[in-house]
Amino acid sequence: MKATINDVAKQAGVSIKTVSRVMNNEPSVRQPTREKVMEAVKSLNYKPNLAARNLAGTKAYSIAFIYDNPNAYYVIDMQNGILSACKKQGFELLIHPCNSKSDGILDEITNMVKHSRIAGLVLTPPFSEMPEFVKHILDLEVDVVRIMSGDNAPDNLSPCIMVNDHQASMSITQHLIDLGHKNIGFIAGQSEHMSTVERLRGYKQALKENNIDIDKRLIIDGEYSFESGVQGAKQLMEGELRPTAIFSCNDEIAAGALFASRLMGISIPEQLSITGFENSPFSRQTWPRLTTANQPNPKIAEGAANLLIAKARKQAPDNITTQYTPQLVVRDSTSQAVQ
Amino acid sequence: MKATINDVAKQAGVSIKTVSRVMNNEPSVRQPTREKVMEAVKSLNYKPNLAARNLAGTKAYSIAFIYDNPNAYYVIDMQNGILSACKKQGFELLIHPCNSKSDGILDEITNMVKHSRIAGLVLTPPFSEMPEFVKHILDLEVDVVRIMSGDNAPDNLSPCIMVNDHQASMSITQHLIDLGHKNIGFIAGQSEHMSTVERLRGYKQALKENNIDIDKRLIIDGEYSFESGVQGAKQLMEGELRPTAIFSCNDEIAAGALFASRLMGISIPEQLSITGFENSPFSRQTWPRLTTANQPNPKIAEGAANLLIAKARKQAPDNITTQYTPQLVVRDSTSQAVQ
DNA sequence: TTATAAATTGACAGCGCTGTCATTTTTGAA
DNA sequence: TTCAAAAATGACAGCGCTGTCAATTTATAA
Repeated sequence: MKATINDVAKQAGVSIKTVSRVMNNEPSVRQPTREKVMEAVKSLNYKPNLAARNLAGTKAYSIAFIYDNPNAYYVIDMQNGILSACKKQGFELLIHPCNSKSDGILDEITNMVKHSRIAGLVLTPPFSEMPEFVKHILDLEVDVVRIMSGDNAPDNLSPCIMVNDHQASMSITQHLIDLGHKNIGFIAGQSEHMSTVERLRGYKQALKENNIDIDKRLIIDGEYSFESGVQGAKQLMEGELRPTAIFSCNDEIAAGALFASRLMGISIPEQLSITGFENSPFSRQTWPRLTTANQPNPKIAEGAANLLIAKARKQAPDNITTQYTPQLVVRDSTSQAVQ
Repeated sequence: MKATINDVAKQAGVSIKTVSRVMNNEPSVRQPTREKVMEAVKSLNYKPNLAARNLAGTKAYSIAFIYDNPNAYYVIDMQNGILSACKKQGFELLIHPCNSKSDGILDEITNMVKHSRIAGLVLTPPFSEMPEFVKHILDLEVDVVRIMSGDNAPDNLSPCIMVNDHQASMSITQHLIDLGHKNIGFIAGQSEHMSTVERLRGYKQALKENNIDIDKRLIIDGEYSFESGVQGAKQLMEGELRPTAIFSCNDEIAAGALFASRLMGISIPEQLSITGFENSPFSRQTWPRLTTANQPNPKIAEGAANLLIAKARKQAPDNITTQYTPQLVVRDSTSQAVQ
C-alpha cells in the first residue's frame, strides 16, 4: 500500500510535522533528524500526497502551460521540458490549449487560475508577446515566466527567458556571407511575431557589418509555412535580382523553398544555398538536409519551469532574465557561392 | 473568492451532503432540490475542489495519457481530444511521456498509478499493442482503454477503440484502381506496428477483389519516415516493374516519395499517383497536396477518455468496442493512370 | 386514517497534509 | 554552572469534500 506521512513519522521516530518539514526543505531541522527521515522516506517509497498538500497548505504545487501554437513539435518540446522539471520537483503540470484570439480568453484563463491553485504560468508566443494579457494574469497573483524572442526583456513585468534570435540570425547570415554569398534572399514569417522581427534584424545587421547593401527586393513577406516558402522562393528566383542564397525564417519555409527550387530546376546547394531556423524535425526530413539554427526548446522550457518552481519556494535567484542563443547547425543545404 | 460547497449549501438552503449528491449526479435527490442546488452552483460559479475530492473520496478524478510516439502531431491531437473530454467532465489529465522500450517502464507506470489516484489510462500504440503491459496495468486495478489498429478487438482485456486501417486502406487502393491503376506500389511502415500490417492487408484485399495479382516486387519494406519514402520510391521507380501509383503507409512516406519522384523527373500526378495516410499537416504541406485517409484523432481520443470517465462513474455502456474508419480524402496527388 | 416501507436529507468523522502555536531541547553569554 | 534566548520539535485544528449511518420526510398499503 501507499505510505503516508504517518508511516514515515512512525518509522523515523519523529512527529509528522517534522517529516513535513523535511519534505518541504524547511530549515530548523537538525541534520541527523533530516537523515533519519529521508531514510524512512526512501525505504517506504513515500511521496507526499498532492491532494492533501493542496488542501491543507497555502502553497501551490502545480504550474500551467497554456498554448496556442500550430507547431506541434514546438508544443511537445516545451511540454516535455516543463514536465521534466515538474517531475523532478514533485510538481504537477496543467496543460491548457486555447485560442489566443478568442474573446473570452482572459476569462478562460482567469477561471482556470481561480479554480486550481497554481504556482505560475509558462507563457510562450503569442501569449508572451501580449503585455496586457500578462498584466491581467499577474493581477491574479500568479507568477509568470515568459519565453520570447529578443536580446533583452522588453519590460520587467516578469522573468523572461529570451531566445536570442537576433544573434542566431546573424550567425546564419554570417555563415552564408563566409561562403561568399552577397545576394541573400530573406523569406519572413508573420511580421507580428517577434521572432520574425528579430530574425530580420539579425539578417540586416550581419549584412551591414559586412558592408553588403540591404536590398528590399530580396526581402519577402511571408508566414511560417511550407506554402509560403514555395511562393517566396519562386518570387526571389524569378525576380530581377536573383539571390545565391535564401535565409528562411523557419524550417518549414526552408522546406518549401527547397521544394520550389527543385521545381525550377535549381540544384541545392550547388546553385542556391538555403537555410532554415529552429532545427525542427522538418530540417532533417528534407533533402538535402537543412542548415539551420538549433533552438533547445526542451531545455528552455525546463528552465522556465524551474524558475517558476523556485519562485514558488521563494528561492528564486535575483538575476532572473536568462538568455539562449540558438546555435548554427551546418548541414547540406548550404555551400560556396557560385562565382 | 472561490466558492466552496458550504457556500452553495447555505445559498440553496440544504446540507453540504446534498450539494455533494447533486454534484456527483447521485440518485435520491428530489428534482426541486436538485434545481435549487444547481441554481446556487451557477450563481456562485462553484466548481468542486479536486484536491478535496481526491482526499476525501474513493473515486478517481483523473485519467492518464502515456505516450511514446515520435509523431508530435499525433500526440497533440490525442492529447487535445482527451483534454476536451476531461474539461467537460471536471476531470484532470496527467500526461506522461516515456520510453516504451526502457527496462523500467512497468515500474515507472506502476509507480505513477500508485501515487496518483487515477481512473484509467488511455493507451495508444505502441503501448496498446503490448498485451503483457496491459495485463500488468490492469492488475493495478486501473481501467484501460486501448486505441489500436484493426477490425476487431484482439482480446477482451479492455475496451478498445479500433481504427479500421484495413477498411481505409481498401478505400485508398480502390480509389487508385478506379483511376485505372493496376501496378500499385506499396511502401510499408515498420512491420511491428499493427497499422502497417492492417494497411498492407487492406491493400492486398482490394487488389484481390479486383482480380489484380499481388506482385512482391511492388511491396517495399520501410518505416514511417520521409527518408524511407525517398528510398522506397526510388527503389520502385527504378525497379523492373514500374508502378503507376504508390500507396504510402503514411503521409511522411508519401512526402518522401513525392520528393524522390521530383528528383527523378517524374511529374505528380500526371505520371505517377501517390497516396498518403493519416491526413496529418504534412499532407497539406506538399505540392501537390496529398490524397490521403483522414483519421479523426481528436475525436477518437475524446471517445476513449469519455469511456474511461463513464467507467469511473460506473455508467459505462455494455457494448464498449467502438470503431472508426478513416475516410478517403481525395486531393491532388492522384489522377487517371497513364495508358 | 394509520402503520410501515421507501425515499430523501442531514450530522459527523476523517482523508493526508500544512499552519499555528506551544513545548522541549540546545546554545552561549554571564 | 546558570539562565535567557534561540533552535528544534511536536500537538492539534482544519483545508473541502465524501462515505457512513442516522434522522426525517414522503409514499404506499391496509
